[in-house]
Amino acid sequence: MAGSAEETRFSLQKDRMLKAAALCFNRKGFSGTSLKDVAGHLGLTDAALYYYVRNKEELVYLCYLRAAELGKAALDAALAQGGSGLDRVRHYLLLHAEFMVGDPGPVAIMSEIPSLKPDHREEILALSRAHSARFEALLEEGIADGSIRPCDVRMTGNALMGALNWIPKWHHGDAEVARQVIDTFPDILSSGLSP
Amino acid sequence: MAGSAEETRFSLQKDRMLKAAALCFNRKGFSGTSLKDVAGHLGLTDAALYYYVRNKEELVYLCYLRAAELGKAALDAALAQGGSGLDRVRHYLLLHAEFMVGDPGPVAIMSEIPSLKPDHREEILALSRAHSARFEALLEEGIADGSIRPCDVRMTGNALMGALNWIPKWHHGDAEVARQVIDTFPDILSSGLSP
DNA sequence: CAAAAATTTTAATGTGGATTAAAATAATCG
DNA sequence: CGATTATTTTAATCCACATTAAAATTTTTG
Repeated sequence: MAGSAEETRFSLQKDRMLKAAALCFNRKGFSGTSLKDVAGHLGLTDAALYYYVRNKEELVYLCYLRAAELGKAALDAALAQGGSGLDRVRHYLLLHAEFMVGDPGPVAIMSEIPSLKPDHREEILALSRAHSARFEALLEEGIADGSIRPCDVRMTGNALMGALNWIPKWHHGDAEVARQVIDTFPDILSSGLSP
Repeated sequence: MAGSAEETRFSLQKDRMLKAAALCFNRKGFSGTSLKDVAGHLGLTDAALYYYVRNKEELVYLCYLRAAELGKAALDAALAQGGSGLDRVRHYLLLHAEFMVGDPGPVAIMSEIPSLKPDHREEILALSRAHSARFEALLEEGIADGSIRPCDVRMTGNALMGALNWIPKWHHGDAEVARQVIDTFPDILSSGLSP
């Protein structure tokens, strides 16, 4: 139904682990969270995590990979949807806001890329750059079709992504707030784009 | 001229230290940066930092305090300026963007408040809350005077602050980019506020 | 220049936390 | 059930860092 691979016990536990890790990392940063912290959320011992992951670095890496996949999925869906450029931007903002506060659970903020091993870092950076580029291209489409006012798409993209990425800093799982985010964010962020 | 207290050698070095620390913390997080990292930027030994600060926690605390002061100063200046609510919001966004990328040097992102000691945490949180409240009040003034369209001021404030706070994640001191930020951000962020 | 104050370094200490290997427990399967 | 496989724990090891005290150096001052 929902997830990536088969629903084996292993992959289910691994998913739980990634969510717990994302929560901890968002709260206290990469170096600030111990494996004990993460394991505690799962009722396990720190050493048990090594059954699922080679080391701590791989844990962040997987969190970031998951975040990148969710972001890409949201953008894919928005692009597939059709409509004007602005329509699709709005749809993307909605989907992104939804998974930031919703069911997929804590999504890791990619704020500590320097902590990754060089090869992992390159991979995540490449995904991140590709995502930005696609989003900026979408903005340009909107400008071309007249639904979005001319603007610096790089800076506009940075501003919107920043607003979204910061959400976990003040949203702590409250369902009421989650609804507000979904209700208001797409509007707030896109209303400045109209010509 | 510029700074806080007298220009004694001590306070000058301490300022340099706080900027170096902010840079490191922004890059690698609180726990991720060692005192050796910070000291390295100053051509000093890690132990030397203890001459200026009681411990590592106080170092972040002072960084956050400095960030809060800069933010407050920007808001004060913007409020003093007069004009419609929207005008003052725009002015605040400009001032905030300016010090994020400009001369005051690296400003610490307040993203690891949990790392602070309880009393320091409360103090910083109080400052942060007060700042948000003042900004939201300004938004409400703008709504009242008709310069800003009705909106959820809490969420709007969160969105704008997020966009600003995220700047250090992708701005790494390039002067050209800095100019772009100052030129475009106030516009991008405020253009959605008009009725 | 000499003495006093300010600043920095050297050298030690201690602890938390990542990591590993071997042992123990739980789950699955014939 | 008994055996094989999957999962978790216990018990070490190791190291990077924060922190401290004492010594050395630099700066200031009279």
